Amino acid sequence: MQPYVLIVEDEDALATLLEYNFTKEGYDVGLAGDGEEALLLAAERTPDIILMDWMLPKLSGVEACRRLRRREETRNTPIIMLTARGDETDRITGLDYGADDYLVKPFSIPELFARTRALLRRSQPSLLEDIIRQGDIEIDVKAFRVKCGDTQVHLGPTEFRLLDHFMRHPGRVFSREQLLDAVWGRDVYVEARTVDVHIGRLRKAIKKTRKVDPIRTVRSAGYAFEIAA
Amino acid sequence: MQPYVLIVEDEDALATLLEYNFTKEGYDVGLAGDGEEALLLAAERTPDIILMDWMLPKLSGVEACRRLRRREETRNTPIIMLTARGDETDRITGLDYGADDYLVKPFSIPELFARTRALLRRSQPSLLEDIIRQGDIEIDVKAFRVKCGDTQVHLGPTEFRLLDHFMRHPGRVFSREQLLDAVWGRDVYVEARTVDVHIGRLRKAIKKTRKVDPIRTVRSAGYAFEIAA
DNA sequence: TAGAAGTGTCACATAACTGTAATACACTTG
DNA sequence: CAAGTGTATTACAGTTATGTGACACTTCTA
Repeated sequence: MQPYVLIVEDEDALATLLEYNFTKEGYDVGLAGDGEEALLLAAERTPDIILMDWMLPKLSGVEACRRLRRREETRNTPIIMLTARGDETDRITGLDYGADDYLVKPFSIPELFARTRALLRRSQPSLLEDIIRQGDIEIDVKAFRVKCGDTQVHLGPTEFRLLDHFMRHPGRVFSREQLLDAVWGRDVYVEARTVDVHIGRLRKAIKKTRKVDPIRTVRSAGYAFEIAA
Repeated sequence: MQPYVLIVEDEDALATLLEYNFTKEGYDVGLAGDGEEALLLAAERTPDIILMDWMLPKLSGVEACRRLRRREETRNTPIIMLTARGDETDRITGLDYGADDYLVKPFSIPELFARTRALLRRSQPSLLEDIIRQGDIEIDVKAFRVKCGDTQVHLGPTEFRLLDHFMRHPGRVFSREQLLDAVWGRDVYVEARTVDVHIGRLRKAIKKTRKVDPIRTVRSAGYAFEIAA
């Protein structure tokens, strides 16, 4: 749904400033105060992008960077380094150790946004799309609308998020647990069977204007979204 | 209609910064990295205004300027030169070769906006028209007037700003928090539910002369303005 | 300065959505 | 085909979000 940005910054004032701005811009924000915490948080939920301070307590930004690159899940996660010094040496070191971009403090928030978007566009274009289309089904995330062909379809919030998630990963099979994580949220306790019910509701809503069901049930595995070929 | 601004700037950071700000301000933005690209883009779609860096690869700003002036479509298009040097010589040369204004880097974004608006007002006043129309609803921002069809509608200040905001972003869903930010102001502490009340008041005022409600409630997300399709 | 207009909150009614459990159905396998 | 396992569907009760009128308070306006 929303891009998840992990902000690793030990300076409190800057951290809250960033958190405020990114939240407002529509990102999910995770905050870590040092390198170790960053690794933990990143393991818990893989970020879509990481902003990392160069100087960090416990584990420097560069080192954290290196370790993130060693992990499968974060190997290709874009990282932007925030550095106080501006000299060429740092730049090269930072980019060498796996950062994708860097910004020298003090930087402007709009510029940070611009770079963030640029990197996200490269790594996960679908996260920035406002309109996602699969076959004749189309959702507009900003407007919260769903269309099947030319007909508007009304969905409840959960069904909307569910469809959104499916359409961003067409063809892939998700277990009920994965769907709960992605659509309901990590720390929500809900029966796995509840997913079935919402899948049913989503199907029913779509069926009104579309004959073929785009959701495939994979017995004993989960569900997948696919437009019939 | 949004004004189309062509930004010609080879320095990436500045280019993204400008793109970001102009887009946010409601302009259509075209980006060119050098003089040649600028000429191509300008030929493709005639800009309403051009921001051009003085120093450019391939084709200097001054030269690009001259060539633009030779073309019929861009003969009267306002051009703002962005220059790093501030000396009188450059200024005169720049203006001689057809720039309408110039700014010395570093400049402030608001000032750039001000000059842009000034030039646009001179060349294409209609683009800055303070009348916004969506379907049969029309508001005159300067005069604080709202019309539904031919009937005047009276709105309180808050409802007016609310409608203004909605009509500038038709179709898009805004959360209560976003609306508070945009309509009430950043540092005003007001209950989120107060938005509901004002939405209600706005609806009631519009309903007097219009049967269909142009404001869509999106449960658990916020409100959106849209003229029924 | 009185009256009008506008503002922000609250309380309550209502509508929309959720999660669960029960039941019916489908598929697999021996 | 019968048992066993997994999924679809339905009904429902609980929960949450929204619509609205009332009201006290502030800010204009004549």
